[in-house]
Amino acid sequence: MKTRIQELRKKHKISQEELALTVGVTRQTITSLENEKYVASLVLAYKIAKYFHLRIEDVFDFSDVEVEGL
Amino acid sequence: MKTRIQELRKKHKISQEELALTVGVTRQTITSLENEKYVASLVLAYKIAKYFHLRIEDVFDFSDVEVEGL
DNA sequence: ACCAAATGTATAGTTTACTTTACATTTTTA
DNA sequence: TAAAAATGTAAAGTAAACTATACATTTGGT
Repeated sequence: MKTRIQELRKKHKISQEELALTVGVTRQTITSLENEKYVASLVLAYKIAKYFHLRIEDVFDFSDVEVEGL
Repeated sequence: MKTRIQELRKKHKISQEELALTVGVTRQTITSLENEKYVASLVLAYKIAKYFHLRIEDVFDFSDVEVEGL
């Protein structure tokens, strides 16, 4: 799952640690998400999107996700 | 986490089984989501929203989710 | 009322998101 | 260029999403 987390974070000039603190996870979680080690949970995805004043779909790239029959 | 899955599913007149099949999970997963046994993963949330031609935030209710400092 | 379809529920097991700790490497800035 | 801040990485553990199977209850149509 590709994400714009790193891009958005740098645009806002905040560290992984600061983002981690405000969304309530550890720094390692943010690192892992940025490096695509795993996919964020729904709630975490929401919190991160909210932090950047965006919608989930604007932060996470679902273009590789298929839904059978559209 | 409250969801509109059941409401949307009934509006579209499809069974849990049919929804489960098209989004690629078991029927029990849909039942559990509708009865708030647990929260959908990000990818599943996306697939369900897509199925109903909606955005994630329109299917799942994040009003109880807080992000420190907005 | 009857039968079938749909839904709820339970338990045990697997996978994955996330934590904790710790250390190594890169980037920034003074 | 040296110190500090930021980032990457790794291993072991916990928690939660999801599966599989099975059975019980509810709902809907005839």
